[in-house]
Amino acid sequence: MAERTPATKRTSQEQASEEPRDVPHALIKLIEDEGLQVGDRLPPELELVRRLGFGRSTIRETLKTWESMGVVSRNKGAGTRLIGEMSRNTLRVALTIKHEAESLIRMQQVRRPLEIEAVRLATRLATTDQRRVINARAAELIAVYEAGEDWRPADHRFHKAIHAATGNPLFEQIIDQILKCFHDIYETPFGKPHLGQDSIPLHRPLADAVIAGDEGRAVEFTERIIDMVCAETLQIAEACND
Amino acid sequence: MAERTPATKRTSQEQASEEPRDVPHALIKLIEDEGLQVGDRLPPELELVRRLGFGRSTIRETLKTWESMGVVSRNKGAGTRLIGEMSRNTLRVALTIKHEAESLIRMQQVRRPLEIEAVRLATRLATTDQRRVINARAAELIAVYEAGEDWRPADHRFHKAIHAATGNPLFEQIIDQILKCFHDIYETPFGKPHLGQDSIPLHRPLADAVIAGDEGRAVEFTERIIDMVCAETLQIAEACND
DNA sequence: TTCTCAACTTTGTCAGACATAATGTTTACA
DNA sequence: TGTAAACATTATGTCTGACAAAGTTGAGAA
Repeated sequence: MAERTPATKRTSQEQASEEPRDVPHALIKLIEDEGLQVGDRLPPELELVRRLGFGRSTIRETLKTWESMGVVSRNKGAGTRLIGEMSRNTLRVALTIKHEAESLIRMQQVRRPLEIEAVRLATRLATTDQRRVINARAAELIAVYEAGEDWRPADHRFHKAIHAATGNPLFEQIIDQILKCFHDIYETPFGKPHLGQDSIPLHRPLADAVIAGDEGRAVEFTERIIDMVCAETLQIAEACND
Repeated sequence: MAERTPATKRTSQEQASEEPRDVPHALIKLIEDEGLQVGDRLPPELELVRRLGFGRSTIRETLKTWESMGVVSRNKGAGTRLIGEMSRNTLRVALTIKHEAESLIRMQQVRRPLEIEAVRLATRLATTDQRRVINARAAELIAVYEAGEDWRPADHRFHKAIHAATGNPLFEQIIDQILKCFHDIYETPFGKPHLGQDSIPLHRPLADAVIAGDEGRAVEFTERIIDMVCAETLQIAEACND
């Protein structure tokens, strides 16, 4: 992904260890050495230039790539923050999704079994703390919903709590990426902000079932929720093909 | 992913159409206008600078990201080639997977519901032709297996035929990426080539069930196949943690 | 014809400058 | 004193120009 022999100068204190001389590895080493966690801020670019010994554009190319992979988020004035895990042994793969009305349906079709399996695992494996968090998130979601405010962030946090309880970060990653992609396509052109509105009340009994460890009911509610979203998506896609 | 107001100059011939002024869109437009196909070469960076009206580093950041997503390949002296589809309506998302023994289990855990849903959809939706292909692939797989040869390519083709029958390319894409990632981790360090060997005979009745449209039996065989692979994976991962 | 070598092309890297947006701080006013 | 506007600071976004490095191409010699 990067070149082997970029740097012409080096701080001359650590050339003994055989580290590959490319920006990604240097960045990962810095993150590990510094003990940076998800949510922490990376040093500003100019400091990275100084400390890593690469040019600014070279470092920026890597950071931009990481941003597109959802590893960091970058903002003018605010800096670069870690928003995903990135360690020495992280592999990166990419999917392509066609940007069409039909893709909306396809994405939900893929999301469906993943979300159901996530709920199944969460019901079975969640710790007491995780069940408590799920309960709190559900209460928050219902409260926001009944107040008539924008419930989508709360909805996202609720599902995230369930994904976390599976103990398998891949579920959250894949579903998150699918949803991100979905909203990229959905929100801008079609402008309908309230997809899945009617499914929100179902989240309370879903949370209860997960907390109680009732796998059958948890799966059932998840299916009903996703199917409602699927139905609405189908409707929108059909309306698009007129 | 990109900024809105980058270019200070413009060729002044096409500012009427409301195209978003960012590098990815400009590049995609160029690819479509030029009719570039997979395998073709993109214009050199300096020509892109001239034609798109962005700075070289800005364009490079996008091309580098595309390279990491497998859309283009770049080589000194040789230029940039399209190696994956990228059109106006192609979105790309990336996943990061940790390179650990435990990841092997996690990947199978995610693959499981996807593969089951894919079989379910294929059983329901496959055309006559697609059922014929599935049958042929199953016969091929069994033949290769009984001949004692390397059955993995045939296995891959068989599952691909099922994914194709779902009518949703996302299944194939995601599962393929997961498997690719899996083998990246699995083959090299652990060197066990025959994961899932015992599950091959089950593929014949699975194919029959799909072709007959028997959803219940198709799902059942899929579960048995994946669970065998999961069990073997678990065994390997545990052996690794000694 | 085939091999070698030089010239060319193209990407990789670095440096410096300014633009832009978010944040932090101070000051002025009620 | 509390709040809000104005300013200064910080950090990323972009552009330009220059050189390095590696692959490609073509001309000339054996």
